[in-house]
Amino acid sequence: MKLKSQINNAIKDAFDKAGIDHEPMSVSEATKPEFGDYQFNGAMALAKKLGKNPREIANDIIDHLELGKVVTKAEVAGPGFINLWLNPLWIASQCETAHSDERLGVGKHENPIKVVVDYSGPNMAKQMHVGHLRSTIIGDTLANLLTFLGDEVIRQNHIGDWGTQFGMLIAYLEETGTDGSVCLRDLEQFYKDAKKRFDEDENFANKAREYVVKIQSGDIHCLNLWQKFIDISLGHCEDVYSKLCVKLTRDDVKAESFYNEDLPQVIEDLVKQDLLKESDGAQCVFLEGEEIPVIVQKGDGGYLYATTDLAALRYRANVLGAKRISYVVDARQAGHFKQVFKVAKESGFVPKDVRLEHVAFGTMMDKSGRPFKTRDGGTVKLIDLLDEAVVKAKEAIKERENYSSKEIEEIAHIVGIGAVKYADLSINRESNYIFDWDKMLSFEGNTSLYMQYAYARIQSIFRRFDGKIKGDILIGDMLEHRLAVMLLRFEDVLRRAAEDAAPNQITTYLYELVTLFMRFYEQNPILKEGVDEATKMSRLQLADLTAKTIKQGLELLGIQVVDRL
RNA sequence: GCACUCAUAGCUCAGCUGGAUAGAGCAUCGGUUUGCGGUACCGAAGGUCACAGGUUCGAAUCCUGUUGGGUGUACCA
Repeated sequence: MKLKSQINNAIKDAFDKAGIDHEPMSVSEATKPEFGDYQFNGAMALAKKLGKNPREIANDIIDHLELGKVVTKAEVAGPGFINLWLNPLWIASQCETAHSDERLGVGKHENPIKVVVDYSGPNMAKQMHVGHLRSTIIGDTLANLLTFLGDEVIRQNHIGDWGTQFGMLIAYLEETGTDGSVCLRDLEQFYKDAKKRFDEDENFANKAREYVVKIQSGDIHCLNLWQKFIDISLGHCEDVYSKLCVKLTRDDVKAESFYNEDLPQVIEDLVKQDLLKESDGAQCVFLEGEEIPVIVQKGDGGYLYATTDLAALRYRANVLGAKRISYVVDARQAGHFKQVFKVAKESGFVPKDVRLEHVAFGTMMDKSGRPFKTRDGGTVKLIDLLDEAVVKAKEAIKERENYSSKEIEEIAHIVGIGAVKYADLSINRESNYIFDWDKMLSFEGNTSLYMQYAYARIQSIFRRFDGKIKGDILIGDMLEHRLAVMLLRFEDVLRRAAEDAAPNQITTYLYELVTLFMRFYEQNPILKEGVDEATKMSRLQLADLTAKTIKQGLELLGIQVVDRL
């Protein structure tokens, strides 16, 4: 449920009744439990406009505030804060509603839109490396989240399948004469070998360049080889996606080469708009206030990154009909996107009302704060990192229970991958992120393990209980009250996280929820002797709703839970 | 050089449209237990929010400048 807007409605109502002709600002969560559940700080802001003192205004609002159903108590504090307490009976009934609902009471957008989320985008010439991790999981989370909230999400995996390097690879494929599937098993090595030949042998390099031309001119033999290469390489990516529990499939692939045919048209249309200028032999768009132009066609006639992106943008806006297009790409490309978005809007390729956003993220660093590399300075393959995560997870959990060997494989996978993803998603995406195995695989603090542990602990309550839950939710003490309010905040949190494309808002919420639940559970026994039936039933429901919220929250992040841990 | 971005506790990070005494976790120190899963919970200590101005009733948050780090800077993607 949209908790905040319910309270805002009450305030708005009081404004109207008090004759205050202003749109009230939104309430916010109370900063401390002593200050109630929510607070309204708008009285101070209005003081100057209305020429009254803020406490007077606050009192005026309170006098006209309808107390009872939703808000049960309101107090003016300090210079003019209004502290609001929610009605425990109402909270309880709302939790019951959420508990009986598959979606936990989370509504869908009233006006759903089509959203394109562009993420992952691996290069087909190489294996996926750690540099692809953040884009892949942040993008997947955003896609999951918007889908859950009712938007029509179109995932787009803009794979790099075109360019000079493919000429090199195909030339090497020809030269070695080996069957593609064998020699491509280790794509990374194959690329390195080909690159070495390219750098060392002039004849080979020329041949590689010839192949580029051949592919581009549609030579059947070369295209077949190229296609085979892409298929195998994409297969590698799919292994990673499946291991990562990311929902990208082949249907979501819309490769760079898909836009090839449209590129001349892009140039032509820019000419029609009178946006193009030649500069040093290249075709450029000069934007106002920008130091450097956007080059859309090279001196030799070739097209660039920007050209393809323009083609992709207009395809997404006009053919797919997206109203929001989100690029989940490294922050270093901020300049590029700023310019390309500008050109897209100015040229009319993308209508003005379409929201174009660069969902930027920082670089992954090692524990000492340097860019994440292998010992010898190479890039870390993503698949190796994920395998290591599973091995480490096994180490972390093996002492806990008597797992069968099959169980431990499954659980270690869920725990290990979850740890890697959660650690990444739980920090503000824009800052650089320090990758630390020990921290992410800890049961303590804001980690996936702590969440999964809390979830498993609640499941164990239900294994012991083994009955049927009935009766009402009763809010008895302060911690129950706070837990219930926290549970009801779920939708507000998801909506804001979706709006800001900020997964860490979800993890922060989950961590607060779990912490609160642990405290509640410590203090409020459920199955112990002496707990009366009605209280037990009520607390079981709160526990169950908590578990379901954890599960749903983690699911949006692409992280699974286990019943035993 | 110019542009963008960041700077919060020893470390890793929260901090939403400006709001009350700036919050967590780790690490440190102390406490809770015949334990519904103690890898839990409670508490203590720890901050000039880089620095200096400004706007405001009110600034970690907005503006300007300074310092320090990162990134980008026309025919790669």
